[in-house]
Amino acid sequence: MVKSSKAVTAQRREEIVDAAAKQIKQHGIEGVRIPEVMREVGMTQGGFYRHFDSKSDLTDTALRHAFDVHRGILEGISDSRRGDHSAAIEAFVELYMSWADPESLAVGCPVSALAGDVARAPMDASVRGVWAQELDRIFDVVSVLGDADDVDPATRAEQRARAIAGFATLVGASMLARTTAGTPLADEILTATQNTFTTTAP
Amino acid sequence: MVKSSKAVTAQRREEIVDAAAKQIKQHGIEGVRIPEVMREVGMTQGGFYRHFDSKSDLTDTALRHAFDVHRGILEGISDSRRGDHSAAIEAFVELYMSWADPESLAVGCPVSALAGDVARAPMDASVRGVWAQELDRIFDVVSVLGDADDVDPATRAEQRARAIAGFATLVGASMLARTTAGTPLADEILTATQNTFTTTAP
DNA sequence: TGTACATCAGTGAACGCGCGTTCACTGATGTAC
DNA sequence: TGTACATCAGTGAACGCGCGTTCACTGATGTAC
Repeated sequence: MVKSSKAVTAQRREEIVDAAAKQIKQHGIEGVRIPEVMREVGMTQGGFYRHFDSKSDLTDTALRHAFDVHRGILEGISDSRRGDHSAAIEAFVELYMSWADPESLAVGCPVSALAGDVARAPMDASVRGVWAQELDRIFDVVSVLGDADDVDPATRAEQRARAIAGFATLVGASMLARTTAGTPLADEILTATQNTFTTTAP
Repeated sequence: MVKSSKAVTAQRREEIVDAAAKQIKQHGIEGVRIPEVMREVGMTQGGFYRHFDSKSDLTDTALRHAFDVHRGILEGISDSRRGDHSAAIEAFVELYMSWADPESLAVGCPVSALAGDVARAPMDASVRGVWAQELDRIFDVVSVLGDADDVDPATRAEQRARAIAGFATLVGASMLARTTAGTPLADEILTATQNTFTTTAP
């Protein structure tokens, strides 16, 4: 088979993006390898450029996809605790903490997996635009986690500020625990952080 | 000049480590380039292996050096506020926040610069051993920031837990601000995080 | 103190390797009639 | 509905590039006498 039908081609593209999204969270933005991605979907590297203009075209797309998947998880939490913001936040914190080991890189949050890479990306790199937009959407989703539709603007603004600060803590703690996995420090970090969440809650 | 004296050679080694420490924080653990490091100290890449066994020998050494420098800064804060833990912590938070932009990568904290890389390093990579040891020392220093010598063990343990949780927040916020530099999100992240530090303080 | 010689820091070219990307080619797909 | 042909997804080999590392060589340094 040398040329595939349009349906098969579109599906192949999805598979490439899926594979790249897994690799980008596991190995970083620069760590994605086109030959490896193509091998994973059963193709040769030459075919890559029928689907994407360049490697950064792929990594931008893969990053968006990773955020889409992650937002889907958050919205699942939100839907199942509708009407109880605190409970939804609590469930989110618990889930996030469960990803605080290196084995969860590929399944966990793209923010903790890739913040270090984006932080050092050139200011004019396209990944920064994608990232800022997606992170803003994540903050929005976390802000209203479990909320019903009738939250007033003042509360919403306050919740957003709290969501951002709390999210930063989760990202930091999760990353530090990953760096120290297998040592006593990892547990110490998670325990110390957990306590700030449980004691800060009203 | 083909062979240098022992004194010159030792100084050259220091220069190489200095240059690598700057590069490792700027470009990441994998982002250090031996030809670039050697060019920066005015040598050719061939001479590198008279000083180090391998690239990871250099990056481990450079990481240790970066932590040494950072600890020196923290101890400076500690000494100048001896006897006032809260004031020292406050000064530390302020300093840390001042590094929350991509331009400060090379001068700022090695933890926020490199946590993402170490998180995905193989479990048997030597960098993990260096990192865990150095991070533990940082936690120790931050725990007793500004303390006099006579802090009782219970208070010390409590301070360490608070230091770790607070440090995780600073790392997360600093990294997220760096990823969104030049967008309104960066300020939003820093402001939201600052507030948790000022309102949490007793 | 002088001399002969071994050591070894540094040079510069070369190596193999994996990468991102290109390209001539193939042949099934999809379209025009 | 059938046929002729243009399109284009995918192959597989090739490209230039920068990397980490090696190596033969140089000649000043440091040491033994």
